[in-house]
Amino acid sequence: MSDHADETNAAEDPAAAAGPSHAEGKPMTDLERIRHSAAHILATAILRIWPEAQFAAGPPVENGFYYDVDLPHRISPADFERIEAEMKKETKANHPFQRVEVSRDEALALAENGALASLGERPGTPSKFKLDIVQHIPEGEKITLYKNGDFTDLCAGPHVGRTGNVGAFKLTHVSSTYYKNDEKNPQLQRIYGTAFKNRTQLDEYFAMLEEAKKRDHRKLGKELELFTFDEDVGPGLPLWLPRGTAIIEELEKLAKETEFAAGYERVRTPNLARENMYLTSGHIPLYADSMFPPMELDDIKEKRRNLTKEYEETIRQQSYVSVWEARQRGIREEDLGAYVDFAIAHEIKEGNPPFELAEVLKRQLAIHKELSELPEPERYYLKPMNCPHHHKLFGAVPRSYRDLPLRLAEYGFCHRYEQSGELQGLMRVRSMQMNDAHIYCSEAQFESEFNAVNQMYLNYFKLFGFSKYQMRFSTHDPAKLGEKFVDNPELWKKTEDMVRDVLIKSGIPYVEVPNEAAFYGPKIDVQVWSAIGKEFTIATNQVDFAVPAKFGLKYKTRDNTEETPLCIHRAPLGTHERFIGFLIEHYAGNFPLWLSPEQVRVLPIGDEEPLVEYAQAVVKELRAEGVRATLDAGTDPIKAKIADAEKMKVHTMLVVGNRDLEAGNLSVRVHGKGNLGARPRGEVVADLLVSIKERRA
RNA sequence: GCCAACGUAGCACAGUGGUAGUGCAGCUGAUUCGUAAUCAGCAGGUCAUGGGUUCGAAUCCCAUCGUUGGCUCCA
Repeated sequence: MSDHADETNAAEDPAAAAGPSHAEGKPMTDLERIRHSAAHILATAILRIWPEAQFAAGPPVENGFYYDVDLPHRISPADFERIEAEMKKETKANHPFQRVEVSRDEALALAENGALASLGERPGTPSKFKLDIVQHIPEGEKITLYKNGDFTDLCAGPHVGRTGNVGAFKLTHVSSTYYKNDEKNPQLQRIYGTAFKNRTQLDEYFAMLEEAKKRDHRKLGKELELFTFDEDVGPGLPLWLPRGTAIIEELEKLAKETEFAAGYERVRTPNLARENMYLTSGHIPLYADSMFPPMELDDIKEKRRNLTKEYEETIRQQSYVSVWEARQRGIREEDLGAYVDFAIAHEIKEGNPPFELAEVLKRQLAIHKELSELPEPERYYLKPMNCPHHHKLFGAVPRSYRDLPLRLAEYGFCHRYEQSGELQGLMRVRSMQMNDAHIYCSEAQFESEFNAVNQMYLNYFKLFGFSKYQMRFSTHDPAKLGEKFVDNPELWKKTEDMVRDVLIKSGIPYVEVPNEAAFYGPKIDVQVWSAIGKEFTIATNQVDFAVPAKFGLKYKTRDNTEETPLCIHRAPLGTHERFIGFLIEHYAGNFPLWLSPEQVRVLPIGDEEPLVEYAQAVVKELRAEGVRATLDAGTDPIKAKIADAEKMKVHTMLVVGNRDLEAGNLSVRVHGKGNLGARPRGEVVADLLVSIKERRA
């Protein structure tokens, strides 16, 4: 079943091809077999409750399985208990999974009789999706059914031996999907669940999910007062609180230092630009769906509106006059419409309209002329990317090969109109600050520039301790040239070959995915995995062979000819929004000292004057060195002050009591490590400064 | 954008047709303390918004906005 479905999908749908491994002919793992079998058991259970259910595909997926079902009843989590009880009966019964090979005709006949993904024949109601799937199985390929108890499904398998081998399962959520992911197809309910060999593993999985919830950047962001969203500001538009801003500024400092050392130059550009620039860049034809609608500067808006209204009025009058005219000529009522359309066209053509109509038409013509002569309103768009602005900067000064590679860097603010359903905390937002830079270089320089960028990623990953990452090399789909990708097949091929060569030579592990390139060229997305196994595309590195030419960018070569530069778009730290979202989950909010929003909090034991003065002096000294240090001068007992600081995950707490005051010490307590004991003030301060400077983990 | 669920004080939650509650945070006062929570008092809500049903709505219905989980899309 699902496997056939996936195979038919795979040819036209890259997402399916990139999906579960079995779709690419790799054998299923044991766990995948269990989950795939659980999908059949789910279908069995649903059919016992709703015999009219029609099933489409039910593969194992990363954390479980699903089955897509068409059913008038809307399944909700409230139904899960009932369905699970039926599933339990099926696993208790411990039916064998029987594989049956059938001919194409037999499979078609069964599907026609409604006997596929079914508990038996359902005369008059064919198994419509299974029928479609059978019809798409390539000629010559074996067609198999799998049966468990009364349930028979079209399925390539494999399965576990008996239903009882699915040791533990649980339904998790319902969502919707289109059959074969195509919105022209019927919408199906997708029932998700997970399954394991035994109860212990299932419990462990849910315990892991609970842990993951505690690390969720949305939860921690709220608790640690890093950022907030506000309905009045708008969805997907994060507001950075001071603590979150501290992290942003540390990252910018890191990027600026790194890029400066690597020969980048910093630039600044505004957040919007005129329509014309985005027509040139190709954003409006190819990327407009992801852009905020334009702002129109229109000082003759009133005039335009009035003229338009008047124009519409003449159209009404015109048909009114024509109808009157037609009646005069005795045209039958039912033919009026056709006559009027014809007559107007004819009489205008003949240059001989009746007087009243002539007047109306004359006026209409005049208004039309006036309208068309009005200047178009000026349109400004919020920038979705920094590249066009940077191209303008490249073009602002005559360039020679001596200027290349020219690396223009900017932490630019970009705005993209992401679909409302896509927004997710900081991970998908509509306003983002990008660690952007554009490297303009010659073809000969491409390889070394590209490798230098890759090296920069790897250094960052080491600094943050990202151990699991992968490069995704995204290429274009020739079928979508001119629609999703700039229409220049030769350059696509040339550039993609060039990038592939460099990737292979550099030895960095990568996977290639078709149809996911940027509209202007192939790209390499860098995927990283958080400590709890969540995967994100965090950084990107794209080659642009198209847009510099559209902007007419040129440089003088050594032999005094003109060349168009290549452009590498790169953002190793991605956007602040997603990167910090990821860091929050990666560190579970326990940031290393250098990134910590509140690096040091000094906690006097009590509020006696000399103690507080000592504490204040320590804070002042640290702040003078740029350390984010604060003082808790309240009257709470020290235990309460510590609890407060620990709750906010303050990195280092410096407890000062009379003992410390007398000895000139600071008692150091580090979040997550507890009390580390008292040491001389100077030593403690020096250590803090070194740790921050070296960005120690 | 589509499907579904959800929206009660700053936060976490209780309240399913009959007077809006609890804990933490906040404020005020007392407490002067050595490594994760001292005590007491006070204040805080148009129950997301707008309509409807009802004698009566946080509770039932509709719409809108937002959030969450998926689909599609992406840094």
